[in-house]
Amino acid sequence: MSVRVRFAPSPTGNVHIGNIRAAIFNWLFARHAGGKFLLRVEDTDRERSTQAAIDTLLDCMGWLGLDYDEPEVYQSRQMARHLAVAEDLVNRGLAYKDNKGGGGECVIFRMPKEGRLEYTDLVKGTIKKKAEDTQDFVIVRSDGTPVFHLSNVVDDIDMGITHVIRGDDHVENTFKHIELFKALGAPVPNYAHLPMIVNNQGKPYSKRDGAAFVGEFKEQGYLPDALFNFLLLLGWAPGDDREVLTRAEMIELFTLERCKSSAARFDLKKLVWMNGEYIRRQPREVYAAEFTARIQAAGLPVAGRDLAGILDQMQIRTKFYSEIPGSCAYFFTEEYPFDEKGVAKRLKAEGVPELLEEVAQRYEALPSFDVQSTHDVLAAMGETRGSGLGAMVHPVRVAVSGLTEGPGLFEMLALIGREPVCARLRRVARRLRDGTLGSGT
RNA sequence: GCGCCCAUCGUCUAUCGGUUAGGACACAAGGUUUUCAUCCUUGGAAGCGGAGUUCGACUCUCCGUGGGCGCGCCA
Repeated sequence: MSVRVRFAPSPTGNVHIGNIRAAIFNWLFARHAGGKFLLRVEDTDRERSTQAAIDTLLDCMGWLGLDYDEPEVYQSRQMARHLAVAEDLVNRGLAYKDNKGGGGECVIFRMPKEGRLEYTDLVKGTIKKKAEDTQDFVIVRSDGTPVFHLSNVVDDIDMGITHVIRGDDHVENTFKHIELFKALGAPVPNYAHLPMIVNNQGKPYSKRDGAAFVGEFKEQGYLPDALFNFLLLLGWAPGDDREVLTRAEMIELFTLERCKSSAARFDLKKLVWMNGEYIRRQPREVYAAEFTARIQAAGLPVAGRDLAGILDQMQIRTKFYSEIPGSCAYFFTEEYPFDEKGVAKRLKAEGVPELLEEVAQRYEALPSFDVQSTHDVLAAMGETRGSGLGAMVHPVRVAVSGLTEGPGLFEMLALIGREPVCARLRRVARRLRDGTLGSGT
C-alpha cells in the first residue's frame, strides 16, 4: 500500500513552528517513501477560519516548499458526511444519543469497557492503556455539529491516510481514534507522535517566548531552507555528523525511527547560525539579487559601485538579509548614519580631527589609492606617532563608515574610492570641531 | 486526583550491552598589534538518583525524582 500522509492544520491566521514542523516531517516522510503528501484544512471553526487565514497558511507552506499532491480538502465541506457516519454508528449501537450535562441531545461514542488498548507508535513505541481508564466521548454536539475526533477520523478514512504523523499532544486521543476506525470498519493507520518544541522552562514554546509563527521568521529575514533545516534537527538526526543538509539529502535520509521521543528546546542561537550558514552558501547570483533588491528598496543608488567587490565583503558577514542595507549603506551614500557608541569611543578624543585631516591629505597625495598604499600610509603614521596602526584604523573606520565593524578597513576604503573617502574624513573632522557629530546622527 | 509519555555536555543530538561517550550551536583561547565576520586549531563541558539483570550497563527491568501531555458538547 502506498504511503499517504496529511497535514491537517486549522487555519487561524498564524502557523506555529511546532505545527509546521509536523508538516515538514509528514512531507519528508511522504517524499522519502514516494507517497503522497496531502493538505486538509480543518476549518470547522467558522469564526477564525477566514479566507485570509487560509491564504496565510498556504503562503507559509509555499514559502517552505511544502508542496502537496492533491487539491486541499476543506473539512467544513464534509459536515453532512460526518453526521451521516455518526447516525450510522447510532443505528449500529456503537454510539448513542444522550442529554449529557443537560445541554440538549448529543451523540456519544462507546469506548470499550474492559480489556487493554494498545498501539504501536512509530516514534514512541508501544502505548498502552486500560479500557477502564478511557471514557465515552461526544462525536456530535447538541447543536448538531460534529466534533474533532469524528471529523478527523472520517476524513482520514476518506483520504486513504496510511500514516498519521502529528504532535505529541494527540497521544491519548489516538485510543479514541483507533476505536472509531475499527467501528467504521476501516484499517487503522500507523501513528507517529512527534515531541513538542519547548521553551527554556520546558513549557510548550509559545509566542511569549519569541517568534513562534512561520510568518514572523519570514519577516525577520530567515531563509526558508534554514528554518526548514533547523526545525528538522529538532527531534531528528541523520545518524552521522551532518547537520546542514540539502533537501534531497533530507528526503533520502528521513525515517520516523530516527525521530526522538523527547521534547526539544528551541535554540534561537543555532537557528541564527544556521541562517548565516545558508546565506554564506547561497550562490553568488542569488545573494547579489537579494542584496541589490534591498539596497534599491532603501532608495540607494547601485550604479557606479564595485558591486562584485562589495558582495565579496558582505556575503560572509550577513546573518540576515534584513541587516542590509544597515550594515553597508556607506558604500552607496554619503548620508550614512553614525553609530553613537562608535563615535564616542573612536572619534571623541583629543587630536582626532587633525588625524583625519592628515590622513585625507596623505591619501589625496597618493599615486595610487589601493589596499596596500592606504594601509602603508596609516602604518607609517602609526609608527611616527608611536601609537600603532590600531590607533589610526579605528577613527578612520568610524569616520568613513559610521560603524565599528565591517570589512577590512583598506578593502573598504578601496571600494568606497579616494574622493569620497577624503571628503568624508574632512567632513567628519569639521563636524567634530563644530560639535555637530555625536548628538543625533 | 487519575492516566499516558519523556530523561546524554548550558542547548540540539550520536550511541541501538563492551567507545578515551562523538558531532554541532553557544562559550573561552590562539592563528590575527584594524574591528566584525569567515576560515583553521585548541579547550572546558554530559549519562537525574537508587536497586536489579549481566562477565560488562548511558543502553535492559523495577522503584524513586523531575518535567511534559491528556482527562471539553476546543482542535
